[in-house]
Amino acid sequence: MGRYNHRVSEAKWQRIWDERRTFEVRADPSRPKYYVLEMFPYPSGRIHMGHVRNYTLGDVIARLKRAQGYNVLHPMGWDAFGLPAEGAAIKRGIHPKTWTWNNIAEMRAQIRAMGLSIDWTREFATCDPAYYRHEQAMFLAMYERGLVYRKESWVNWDPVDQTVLANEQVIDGRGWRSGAPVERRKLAQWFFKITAYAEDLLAALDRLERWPEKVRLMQRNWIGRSEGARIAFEILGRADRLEVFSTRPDTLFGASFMALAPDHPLAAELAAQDPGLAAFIAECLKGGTSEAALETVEKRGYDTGLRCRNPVRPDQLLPVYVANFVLSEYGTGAIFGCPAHDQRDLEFARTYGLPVRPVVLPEGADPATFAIGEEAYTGDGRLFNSAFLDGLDVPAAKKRIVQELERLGAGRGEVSWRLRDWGVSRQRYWGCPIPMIHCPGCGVVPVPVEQLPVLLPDDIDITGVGNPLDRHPTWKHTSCPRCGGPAQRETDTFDTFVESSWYFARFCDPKNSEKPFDREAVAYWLPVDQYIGGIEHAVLHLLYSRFFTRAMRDCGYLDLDEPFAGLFTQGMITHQTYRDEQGNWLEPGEVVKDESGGLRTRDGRRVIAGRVEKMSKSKLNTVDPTEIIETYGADTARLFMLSDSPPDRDLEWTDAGIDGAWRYLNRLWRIVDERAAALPPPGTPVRHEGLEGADLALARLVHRSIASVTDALERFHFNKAVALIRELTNGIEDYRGDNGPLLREALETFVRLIEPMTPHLAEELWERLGHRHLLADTPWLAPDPSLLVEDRIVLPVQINGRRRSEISVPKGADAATVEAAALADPAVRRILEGRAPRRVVVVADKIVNVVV
RNA sequence: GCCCCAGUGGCGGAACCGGUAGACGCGGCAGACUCAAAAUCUGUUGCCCGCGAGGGCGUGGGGGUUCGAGUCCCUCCUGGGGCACCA
Repeated sequence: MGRYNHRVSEAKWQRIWDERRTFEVRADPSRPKYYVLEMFPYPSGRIHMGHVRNYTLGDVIARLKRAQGYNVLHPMGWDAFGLPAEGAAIKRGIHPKTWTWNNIAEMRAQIRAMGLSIDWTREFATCDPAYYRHEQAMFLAMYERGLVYRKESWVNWDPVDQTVLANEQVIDGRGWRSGAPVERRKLAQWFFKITAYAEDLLAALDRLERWPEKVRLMQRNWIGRSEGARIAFEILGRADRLEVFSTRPDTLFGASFMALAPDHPLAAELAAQDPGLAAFIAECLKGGTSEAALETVEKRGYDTGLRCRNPVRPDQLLPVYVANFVLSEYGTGAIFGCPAHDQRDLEFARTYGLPVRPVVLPEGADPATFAIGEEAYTGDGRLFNSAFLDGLDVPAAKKRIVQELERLGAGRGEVSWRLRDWGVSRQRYWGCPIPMIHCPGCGVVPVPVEQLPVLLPDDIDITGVGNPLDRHPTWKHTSCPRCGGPAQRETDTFDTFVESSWYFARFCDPKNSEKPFDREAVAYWLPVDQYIGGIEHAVLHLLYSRFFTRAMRDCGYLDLDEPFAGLFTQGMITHQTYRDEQGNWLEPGEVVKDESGGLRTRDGRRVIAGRVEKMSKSKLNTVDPTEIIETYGADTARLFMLSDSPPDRDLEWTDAGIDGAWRYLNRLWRIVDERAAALPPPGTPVRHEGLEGADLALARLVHRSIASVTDALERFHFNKAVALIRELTNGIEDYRGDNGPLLREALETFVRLIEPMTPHLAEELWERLGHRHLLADTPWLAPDPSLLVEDRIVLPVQINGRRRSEISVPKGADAATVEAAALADPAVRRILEGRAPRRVVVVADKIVNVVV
C-alpha cells in the first residue's frame, strides 16, 4: 500500500520512453501511416493552458492510433519568427535570436514534462537558416512559375517611428509606441497569387469531409465567389468609361447614382482639381478599413459633378459620388446604386434625396402601389419598370441583361472574388529575408539559388524606428547577379504565415539539406490525417497552407492538393476574473472568501467577481501549466483537459475541476493497488462462456466499455470517454465476485483504455499488474462480440407520448408480441382503466407508444 | 451592417437517425471512520404537490409538424465567433 507519486512516476516513464526511443518513427510503406499534428507553437517562453489542451488532444489520438497498429508521425517544432521577438529587443535590448532560442529551450522542457508521444528527433525551428533556406528556394521557384509578383498596396504607416504597423499595433488610430496618428501609405510589396487558385480552393472545400463545417463555411465566405456583371458607363464629357461590378445587374433600370471608393483612381484625379473632394477623401481614409467599420459607418458621399449615362436608359444621367462605404479592393472599386433593392444604397439615397425606383415586384404585390419604405427589397420577384426585362424573374433577368449589355458593348458577365492576393512583405528584421535584389539597371533580379540562403545579419540595431534591415550599414549592399553592378537587397522579410504554410511537409523529412523535403517521404506521410488547433486559424493559416500545397505541387515539390485531411478546432480556456473596487484586475490567488461568503483580497479589500473570460495576461486570470504539472502531475492536467467539456467548446478552468481529476487518479491507483496482490498472473486465460450474475455483468460492462470508449475517442468525444471509463471503474469497485481472471481482465482493460489520456499512471499500473513490456507498445483492445449482445431488452412504454412503464421483451420481438406485453403490463392497465387504445405504435427494440 | 454558432438541474455536461431527458462528474444534504480535521467510504439529490402510493411541470420565450420533439420547421430573446499585417 502506498500513494501514487506522480513526480517519481512521470519522470521515470518519460526517461524510459526516451531511452527506448518509443516514439521515434521512420517511413515504412509496408505499414499504414497516421500523421497527427498540433499547430506548432510560437516560442513566447512559457506554455499556456491552450497549449496543454492542444497537445493533450493530439496525444490522445496519436497514442490511440499507435496502439491500433498505425505507424504514427507526431512531431513538434517552433514557429520561431515574429513580432514579439522584436518587441523584446526594443523593450529589453535582447537580441531576437538569443531571446527566441532561449525561449525554445524553456518551452521544450515545459512541453516535455507533459509526457507526449512525440518524435523529438524531428524538431526544428523556422528561424533556423537550415529551414528558411528552402523557403527562399521555393519562393524563387514560385516566382519562376508566375505565382509571385510585386505591386503597390496600402499599409499602416507610423510617421514618427518611420515604420509599418500591424493592425494590432494600431490602437485607436495611433501607433502603439509613438502614439502618433497612423497614416495610410502605398508601398511596393510582394504578393503570392493565391487568387489563381480561388476556384479550386473553393470547390475542394466540399471534399474536406473531416473538417468542421464551420471552418469550411468561413473559408467559403472569405473566398467570396459572386456572379454578376461588369458594366461600363459612359461619362459625359470624358473619353474613358466608368467600370463597375454588380451582382444585381438585373436592377440596372432602378439605378439612381454611381459611387466610387475614396481611393479609386478617378477620385484621386478629380480631387486634384477639387479641394472639397480632397478633404472628403482625406476624411474617409482616416476611418477603419475593415468591412465591419465600413458597413456600420454613416453612409456619406461627395458629388463629384460628373454624370454617367445609364447604358440601358440612355436618357437617364446618373450623378457620380465618392462614397465612404464603397470598398476599393472589391470588384472595380465603383458601383452603381439601386436604392430600391440594396439597403446601403437606400440609406445613401435617403440622405442625398436621390430617386428610389423599384424594379423587382414581390409575389402578389400591386405594381401601381408598391413602394419602398425604410427597408430595401432584396428578395425574389418579377421585374417591372424595366422595359425588355419586364415580367422576368430575377435569375432570368440577370441573364437577359447581360446579353443586352454584351450586345451594346457595355458589359459582360463576370465572376468576382472577395479573396485578394496574399501580401507577404513585412518591413521587419525577425523574419525570413525575401531573396530578391533590386538593380538600378536590370530591375528586380532573383538571388541565384546557389547563393542561398540569404542570411539575416546578426549585428543588428533594433530600435523600433525604421526598417532594421534597411538601416543596417552594409547588409543590403550587394552586386547584381545579372550585370554585376552595385545593387541592393530586398530589405523586407516574409510574413510568418509563409513558414507555417509548409512546416507540416518539412516534418516528414526534417534534416534534408538538399531540398525542402524528399518526395517519397512526403508521399508516404502526407496528408496530415489529424490536424488540431485553434479556431482563430480557421481562415488565414489554413487557407495559405492549402494554397502553398497547390503551389508546391505545381512547382514539382510534391503531388498533393490538400495538406490536412482531418481538422479539429479546439475551444478556448477560460477562467473567472476578479477586480477590486477601483476596477483593477486581481489575480485569483489574491482572492479569498470571507465569513459571509463575500470575496476579499488578502489585505481585506472588497472584490468583485467578473465574467468568465478567455485566459489572458491583461486580465490576470491565467493559470501557469508548469505550476499545475509540478503540483498535480501531467496526467492530472491532461485528464482535466479531457473531462467534462467537449474539446471543441470553451473549457472553464476551476480549482475544483483540477482537484477532481487528481482525486480520480488516486482512486485508480487504489483500485489496482488493493487488488493486484490477489490476481492470477498476467496471461491467465479468461473464459467468457457460461458466466452468470455479477461475473456476467462485469464481463459485459468491460466489453461494452471497450466498444464505447474506442468509439468516443475516435469521434473526439473525450469527455464522454472519460465518463465511460468512470462507469467501468465504478463497476469494478462494485464487483464482489471472486473470478480472478475476469477481474484481471477488467483492471487491464481500464488501464489500457485510459493510457492515451493519462499515460504515466497507466504505465505504472500496467507494471504493477505484472507486465514487463511497455503499455505504449501494447495493442488496443477489441471487444468480445458475444458479450455485446443482449437477449432481452427493457422497452419503455409510453401512453400518449409520456413514459408510464417499462416491459422486458426478447430482443427483436415482433410488434404483436410487444403490443400484447405492453397492454398486459399492470401500470398500463391501470392507466387505461379498460379503455381500448386507439392505436399502438411499436418501434422494434426502441419504444412502445399507446395512444388513447 | 453582413455571415455563422450556441442556449438542457445550483454548476460542467450526456442523450449517435425524432423514441425512457439529466449518463458521468462537481457541488449540496445525511451518515460511517476520527479526540478532531483532512483523506476515504455509504446513501441521497431536476422542480412543485403529496405522509405515501402517486400525480403535475420541465431542455432560453412563443407557435407549428408528429403517435412521440432537447433533436425538425417558423419566429423572437440572450450570449459568443468571423469579417485581410498578433500568433
